[in-house]
Amino acid sequence: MATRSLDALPLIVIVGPTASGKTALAIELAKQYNGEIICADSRTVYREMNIGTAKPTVEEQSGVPHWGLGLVRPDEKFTAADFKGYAEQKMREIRQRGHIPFIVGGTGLYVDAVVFDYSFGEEADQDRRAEFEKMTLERLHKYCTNNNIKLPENKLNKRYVIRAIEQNGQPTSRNSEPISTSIIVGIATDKDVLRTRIAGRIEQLFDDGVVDEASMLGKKYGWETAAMTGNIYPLIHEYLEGSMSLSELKEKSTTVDWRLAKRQLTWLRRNPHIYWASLDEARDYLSERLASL
RNA sequence: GCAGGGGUAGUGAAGCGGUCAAACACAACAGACUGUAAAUCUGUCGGCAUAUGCCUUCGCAAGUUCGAAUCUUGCCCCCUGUA
Repeated sequence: MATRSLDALPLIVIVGPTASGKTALAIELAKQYNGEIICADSRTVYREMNIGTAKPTVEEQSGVPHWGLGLVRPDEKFTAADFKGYAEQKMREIRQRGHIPFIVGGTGLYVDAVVFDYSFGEEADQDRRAEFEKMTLERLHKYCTNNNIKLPENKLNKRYVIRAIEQNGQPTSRNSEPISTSIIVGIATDKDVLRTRIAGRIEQLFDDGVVDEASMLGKKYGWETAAMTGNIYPLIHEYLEGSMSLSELKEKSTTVDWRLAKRQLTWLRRNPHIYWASLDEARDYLSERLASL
């Protein structure tokens, strides 16, 4: 096959809030149309974090190749830039096999990094960052003025100010249009339905043994790693220390997941290139597009 | 029954005569966000109104006071101790 036709293979992008059902839909379609799935999820990249991140099991993957799962240890660093590089590599490989890449996930930044071809600034120097973290916001602002560094949009967010300093005013860029071969679908879910689904999934996680998994991870890697900051892990930590009951834990986990879903939707909403559809509509729409290739 | 503590906005919880529509936390809602993104940050949050504006609130009722969430009395609930 010529390179041109390989590039012409579409990139299917399925986004949506947590528990919207995007993963199951992607698997179904990928199976049917020779797809391979790249998970754009900042938590499932970690190994050993299976239950708590609702990582699809081998059975659930049902023969469809999945990429981006278990890439690093929970105590290792993984960034959006890492994801972008990884995903682009995988997309090439998948297309070389004549298959269709599906990017599926709830981490909007990861998805956009690929879809809008972000160019990232300089990687952070950890020692230097630690120094900046000791400073107050006020001092950081002063540092920026003194060094002629433009403050970020959200200048009250210390992390962003530090990042601006690290990038030293270097401009970053992104395309205004999604890469040409992409078909982006967002799973639109009624709020009440989504809430119910989230509560149901939390229940499932506990049945599957998240507490044991989290306990093991906490012992092995500590509770402070970036990987363990994900919503339910800190809660399980508190529970294990006896500061809340199991029912309280489940309730708070649901709340925290709901808040995640809200933030995900806020991110996605500003992308005008998303075709929003219910799960069924999305299936029909994508089937049609894929069948006509 | 007696002694003591308490009932404050969706929840928890400050306030204990004026500067109180009432701190703070959580939830809720909206938003920002390119190398931590399941992270981090911002705004709103009694009602109405674009506004330094009006209206209705601090268990219920009646008082004291120029003025009460804050003091008094009665009533209704709750918790702790004790008969």
